[in-house]
Amino acid sequence: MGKVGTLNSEIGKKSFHFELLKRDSDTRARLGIITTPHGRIETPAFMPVGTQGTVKSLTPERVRSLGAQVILGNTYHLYLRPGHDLIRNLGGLHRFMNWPHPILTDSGGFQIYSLGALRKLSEEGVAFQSHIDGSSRIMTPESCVAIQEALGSDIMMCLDECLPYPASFGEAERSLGLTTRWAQRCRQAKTTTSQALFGIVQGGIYPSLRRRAVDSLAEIGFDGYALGGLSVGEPKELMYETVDATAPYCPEDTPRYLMGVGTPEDLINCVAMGIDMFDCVMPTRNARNGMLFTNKGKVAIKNARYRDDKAPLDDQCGCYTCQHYSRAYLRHLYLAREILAIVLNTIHNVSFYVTLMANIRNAIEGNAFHSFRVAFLENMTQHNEEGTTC
RNA sequence: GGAGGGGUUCCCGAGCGGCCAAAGGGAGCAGACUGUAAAUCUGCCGGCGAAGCCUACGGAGGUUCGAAUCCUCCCCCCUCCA
Repeated sequence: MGKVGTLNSEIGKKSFHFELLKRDSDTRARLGIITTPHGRIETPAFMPVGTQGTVKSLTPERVRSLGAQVILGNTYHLYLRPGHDLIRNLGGLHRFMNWPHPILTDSGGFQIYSLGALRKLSEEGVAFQSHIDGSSRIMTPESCVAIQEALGSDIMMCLDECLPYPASFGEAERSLGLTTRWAQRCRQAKTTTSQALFGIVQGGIYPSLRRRAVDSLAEIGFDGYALGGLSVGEPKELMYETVDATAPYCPEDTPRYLMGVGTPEDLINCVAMGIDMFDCVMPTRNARNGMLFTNKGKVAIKNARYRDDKAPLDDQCGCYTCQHYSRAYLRHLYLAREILAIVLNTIHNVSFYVTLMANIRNAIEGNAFHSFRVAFLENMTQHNEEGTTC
C-alpha cells in the first residue's frame, strides 16, 4: 500500500450542478436534483448531522440504508480534532469516515453563536478558545475555505456570523456587513472547482436586511444560498416570516438551504416556502434523549405509559426499529441507559426525517404536496393534543 | 457471656438541641432539546393547603420553651473477644 497522496484530486470528477425539475403549483415547493462529485442529492433533502465525522451512533452504511443522500460535517470541530491536515493526508473526509457519498461541511459560523463565550470576533476573522483544551485557534474566511478544501467536502459553507436572537436592527446590519465581506473573501479564497461553495444569508429577523444579504451574495455568485441565523431562539412565527420573506428572492437556479431547521412540521412548512435543503441535530440528539418522532406526534419513550406497551413505536414506520421492537423494550433500553437504546432510537428518528423528505418529494412530483402537507400536519397536531391530555 | 458500633423520608446516606419535611446520591415521575462543548439539561419527589396545619428520623417513656439530635428501658442488626 502506497502513501496516500492526492486521493481527493479533482481530476475526472464531475463538478457541482443543480437541476430544478419541477415547481409545485399550489405552493412554492420545488423538486430538484443536485449532482456532486460523490453522487446525487434529491431535493427537498434532509441532511443528518455528523459534526465530528460521524452521525452519532450509526455506521455510515446504516445512515445510507436509511435513505440519507448527504450528511454534514463541521469545519470547526474537525479542524480542532483530529485536524484537517491529518484528514487530507488520510485521503479526505469521505475516505476517512467511510462515507463515499456527498458531504456538506458547515463552516464554524454556528460555533461563533453556540460558543459565543469562547471566541472573539474581528474584521480579520474569529479567535476561538478551543472548547477541548482552551488553546487559541484562529479562523479566517480564507483559512475556513482552506480547511474545507483539505477535508474535501462536496459543499463548503462560507464563514459567517450567526447572530443570536434578539438582535437590534443596527446590530444585525453591522453583523451582516461582516458576513458579506467574509463571503466575498471566502469566494476569492476558493481554489478548487470540484467543490461547491454556498453563501449564507444573514440579517436577523429584518426582511430588508435579508433582501440586501441575498442581493449582495448573488452578486458575488455562489453555488447555493443558505438561510442562516434562524432557530436561534426567535418565536416560530418570526422564523417562518423570515424564511417566507427571504427564500423567494434567492436565485431560482441554485439550491436554497435552511440551516439548522428543524422539526418535521418546520421541514414541511419551509418546503412550501421554497426551501430545498435542511439539516438539524434534532433527530439524532433527541433520539439520544429519548424523544422520538412518529406520524402521530412526539413520543417520550421514557414515559411510564409505555411501560408494557407491546406496540411498535410508529405503526406506519417501516424502519428496522419499528419492525422489530416494542415501545416497552425501547423504554426499558432507554431507562437502563443501554447503548442499543441510542442506536435504535437514532435509526428511527433519522429514518423518519429522511422518509418524510422522500414522501414530500413524491407528493410534489405527483401534484399532491399541498394535500399531503395538510394531512401530515393535522395528523401530527391532533395526536399530540390527545397525548397531552393523558 | 464480655466490649464496641449501628437502626434517618422508596433505597443508600449526611445530620447529632432550635436555621430540619431533614444535605448529597440513586431510583421514580414529568419537561426541554432546531447549521451538536449534549447518551445532555431542568423541574418534581410525605399528605392537605394561601399563609399554615398534620404525619415523620426502630419502639415506649423522660429532660427541655424546643428533640432525628440528650437520658432511661425495650426490640432488632453488625464487628471483635470468650
